[in-house]
Amino acid sequence: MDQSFADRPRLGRPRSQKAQTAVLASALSLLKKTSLRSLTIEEIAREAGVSKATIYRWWDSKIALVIDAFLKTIEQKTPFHGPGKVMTVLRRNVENLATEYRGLNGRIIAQIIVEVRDDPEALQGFYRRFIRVRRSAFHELMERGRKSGEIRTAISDEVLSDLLYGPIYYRLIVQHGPLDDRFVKDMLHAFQVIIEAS
Amino acid sequence: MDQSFADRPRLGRPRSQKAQTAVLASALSLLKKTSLRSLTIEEIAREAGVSKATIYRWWDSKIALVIDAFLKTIEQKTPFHGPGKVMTVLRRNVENLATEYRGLNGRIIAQIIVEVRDDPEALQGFYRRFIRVRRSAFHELMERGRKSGEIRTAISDEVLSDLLYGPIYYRLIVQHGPLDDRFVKDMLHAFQVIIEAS
Amino acid sequence: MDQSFADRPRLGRPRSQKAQTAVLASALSLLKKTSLRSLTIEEIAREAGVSKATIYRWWDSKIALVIDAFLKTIEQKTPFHGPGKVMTVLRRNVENLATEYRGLNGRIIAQIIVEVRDDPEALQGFYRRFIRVRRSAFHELMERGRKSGEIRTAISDEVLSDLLYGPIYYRLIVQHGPLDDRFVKDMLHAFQVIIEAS
Amino acid sequence: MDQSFADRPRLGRPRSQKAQTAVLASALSLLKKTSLRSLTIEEIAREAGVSKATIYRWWDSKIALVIDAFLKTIEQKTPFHGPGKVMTVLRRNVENLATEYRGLNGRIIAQIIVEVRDDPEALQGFYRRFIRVRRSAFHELMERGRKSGEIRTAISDEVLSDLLYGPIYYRLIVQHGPLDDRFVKDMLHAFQVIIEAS
DNA sequence: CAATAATCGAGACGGTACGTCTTGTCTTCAC
DNA sequence: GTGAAGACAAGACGTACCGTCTCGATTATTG
Repeated sequence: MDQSFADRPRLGRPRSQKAQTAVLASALSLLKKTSLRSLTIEEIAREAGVSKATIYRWWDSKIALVIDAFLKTIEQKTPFHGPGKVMTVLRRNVENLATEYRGLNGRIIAQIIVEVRDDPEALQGFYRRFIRVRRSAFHELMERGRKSGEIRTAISDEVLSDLLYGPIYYRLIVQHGPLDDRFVKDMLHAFQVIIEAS
Repeated sequence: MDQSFADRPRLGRPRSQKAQTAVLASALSLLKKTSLRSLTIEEIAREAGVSKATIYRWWDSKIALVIDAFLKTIEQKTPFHGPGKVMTVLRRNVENLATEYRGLNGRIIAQIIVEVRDDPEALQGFYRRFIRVRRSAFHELMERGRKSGEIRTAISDEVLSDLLYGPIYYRLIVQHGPLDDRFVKDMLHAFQVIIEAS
Repeated sequence: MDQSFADRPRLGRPRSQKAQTAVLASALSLLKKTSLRSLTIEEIAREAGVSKATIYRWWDSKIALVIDAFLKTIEQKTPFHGPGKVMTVLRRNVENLATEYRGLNGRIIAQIIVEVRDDPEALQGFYRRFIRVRRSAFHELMERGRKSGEIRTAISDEVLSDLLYGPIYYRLIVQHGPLDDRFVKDMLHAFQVIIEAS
Repeated sequence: MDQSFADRPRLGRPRSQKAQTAVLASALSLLKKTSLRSLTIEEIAREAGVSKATIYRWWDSKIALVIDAFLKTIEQKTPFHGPGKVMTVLRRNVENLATEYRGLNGRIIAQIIVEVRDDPEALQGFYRRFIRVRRSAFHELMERGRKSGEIRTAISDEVLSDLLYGPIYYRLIVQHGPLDDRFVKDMLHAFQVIIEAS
């Protein structure tokens, strides 16, 4: 989506908020029924009562549109905040993540990750808007843990993040095992062992 | 590829080995230039000097063909064997894997994993021929480690496998960080901490 | 249409005669309802139950297809034959032409002429298959008339042809006056005056 | 163009003469480069620095705009006046016409005629402003010829006009032969034969 | 050694989505 | 009340692949 939307020059007919909303809603709604692969711009346009040109005017590609639609619905959920011990916050975060990813949103995010792979521009956008935000929140939490003495390992936050979330995304995408409570519990246990090791 | 190739009835003109080889070779060769997404059956057929019908006769889909082509080149490598301590074997395996995945094969395997996601049949085939083989070899190695006392953790082999390989595949697919020596070293260190914890 | 249809190499699936016929029929049928301008390839394909690709495979453009369709229906009417005096043959020919052009076919031919104007390729095809055929028949008739003494003018056949048919096409296209019997009669009379003048 | 321009109510912002002029100029200028068919309103607007809405406000269609633009440049030429014998005036007129039509203006007028065909409104406008004017001047000249005895034929002026100009427009539009001196000479000769025949 | 049967290549087929383009209308702000 | 700027719905454009099909030509095994 065009990022300079707000500060765009005021000339001409203003962008239709209705059309934009309808497009994003249609995209999400169709994603519930079909895969990202078989989702077509044509069908989104049809469903939204919008012309294809309007979609192409504001989004470069199907994947850009879907990232937009998906993140609009997920961005507000701020999972890294809250008081208490670091492991408590992390436990809640990972449990929520697993719950979320077991359902429809897991299917969608997995498809986005997969799709974004060979589209450098989309990958960039996805990283900026999704990955980076989460990593930076994770980083702050780790800082807190180091100060409080909960985290004693010398392993960098970058790698710690991959250690905790890597296995989850691995299962999400490759689907060789479930994202169930047992798995989450084991993962968190292993993570705790790691951060407490000097 | 049709698995009953060997015990197929002998009636009619026999399948052309040449055509099959040419198709697999063309697929691999094209994968070096383009992404799996933009690889088309039509182009493979053109490049291989083979008709589309011939391809469709022997493979269900583009992804089935590519899995076939890719695994043919990678199956012989048996990475989990060798004497010595479990961590030594694992270290060698993970280092080899990371080296391999930093290059062309990483690109291909990542694309296959991603593509296979919403094609249950292909997912099944990929799991049987790739994932399961590796997991079972990993399992044997863990058994050895438990007997020798190297591995003391109660965490199941399934989860251990995800703990070790999950972060690697995570970076391979999402591409938010490099698969470099530093990363591998940290991963292995963390893994050792886990398996040694009672 | 591809002119080497008959002597095309025999490889591959043979061209579907049914599809070709359906396309031409649909084109003609739609031309009865709409103008050539608002006739679309898409609608022809839909009506004929044929894919757009099939149409584009065999015809370069809408106008090439329409010329093909129109001439298929009009080519058999060979108006320049017959015994008797030259003026008698011509009279019959011009009367038939005017009758024809007063109706649907006049509308179509006028549109073709108009459309063909800035498409050199189509113009070429139209000239070869329509204009040239008629001019050559006209030329033969004039030869006969000169031998029999009916035609005494020194004006070339080329110009004579334009003198006779020019006014008809002029009215057909510009539509400033009707192609009625009175007009035809006057035209023929004038033509007779010209050819008899030494 | 709106004919009540002069006596339009004076309310509101006055119509921009500049915009109108720019539109007509752009249309003519573009017609020199492209065909009328591929000329688009959008391009005219762009070239003229005018919005599409402004064009649609003042002209019904592309063809109305082009007729306006073209006739503005050609209307002043009054070709049927002058003293002397009728055939002399006609000869000069036809020669001028042929010269004119061999060039850019011929290309434009042919395209207009052809385009105007299935647009009754445009046809009407074109007829009133172009055809009728010429025909009425031709009619006056014929009257003079009949009085002076130069014209003895009983053929109506309407038909005479088509006899003389039909072949020229025929060649102009169908382009099967050149509008060269030889052709003009032959045409005039034939015409003379006709008008002198009782 | 002919008949049978499955293969091969070539390439046409109906279908569908692509991303672009033009049309004519509409909406806002500036003059 | 015009004007430009430009967004909008509609829908055709010509292209590219899809997966299926129909052909004539091959190439083995079977009877």
